[in-house]
Amino acid sequence: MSIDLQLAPKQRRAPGKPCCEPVVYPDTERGEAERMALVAKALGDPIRLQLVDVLRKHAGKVCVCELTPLFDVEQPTVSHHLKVLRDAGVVDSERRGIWAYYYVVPNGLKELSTWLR
Amino acid sequence: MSIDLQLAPKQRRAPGKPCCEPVVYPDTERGEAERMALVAKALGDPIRLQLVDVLRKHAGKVCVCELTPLFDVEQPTVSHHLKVLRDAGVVDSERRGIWAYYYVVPNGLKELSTWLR
DNA sequence: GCTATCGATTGACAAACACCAATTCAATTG
DNA sequence: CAATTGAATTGGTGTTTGTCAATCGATAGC
Repeated sequence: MSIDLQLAPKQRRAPGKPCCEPVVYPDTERGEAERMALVAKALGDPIRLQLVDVLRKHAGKVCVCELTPLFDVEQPTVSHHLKVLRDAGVVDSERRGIWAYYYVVPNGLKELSTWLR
Repeated sequence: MSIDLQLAPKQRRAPGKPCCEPVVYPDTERGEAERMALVAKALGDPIRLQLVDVLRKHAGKVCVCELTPLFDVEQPTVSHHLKVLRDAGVVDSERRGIWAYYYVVPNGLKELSTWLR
């Protein structure tokens, strides 16, 4: 993160001149912002946020068959939301026979959480 | 938040029976999830996340004309992103003459931040 | 009043998204 | 093997999103 920026006191400049000097863009931190935005985006849906909430409350692993009936959407939709969360590194899953168990990845939310203070 | 959920140990049930008892869905917390998801969604874009980052680092108010050159998009796009953040209650703005100054709303990120622990 | 500038708004477009019905895959039981 | 079940995938649809060019409203200086 950290974008450098000098906060010049604003005042009318000569016509033709731009209002402020162009500030160099440090894309060093672009990757960090993109990672955190990906996680935030994954949490940016009420169902996904509640899925994560349930998984976090139960420190163990939770069967998809227990998650599905919690929401007013069909099973493929829940499966889709879980995939989004998995792709964002927030949760992961494990198969046990016929069932799939999901759990929160230990540090999946850490970077964003820390940034948010 | 808090979705109640009994974690029954999984085992094969008789054919024809569903895998688990239907769990009542407590939509009491639906609003909370929707509010937080809205904020998370607003942070779910790298540019918006960096906009918030810049505004947070400078505790004061920052002119749009200083924010725009920081990103590789045109002015209307930055304006659009700022509107998304304002609609989510994350930032607010104030006009001073020709300029618009943006700042982070004190508790705009609090609920999500707390939930993320 | 005329002109230039900051920033918001509008309209358009392609890409991404949420959702479902239908299907497929994997594993388990009879 | 055949039937059944949990969960992922596919294909489709309607909606939302990110972006820009063009325009507009407001303010300030000439």
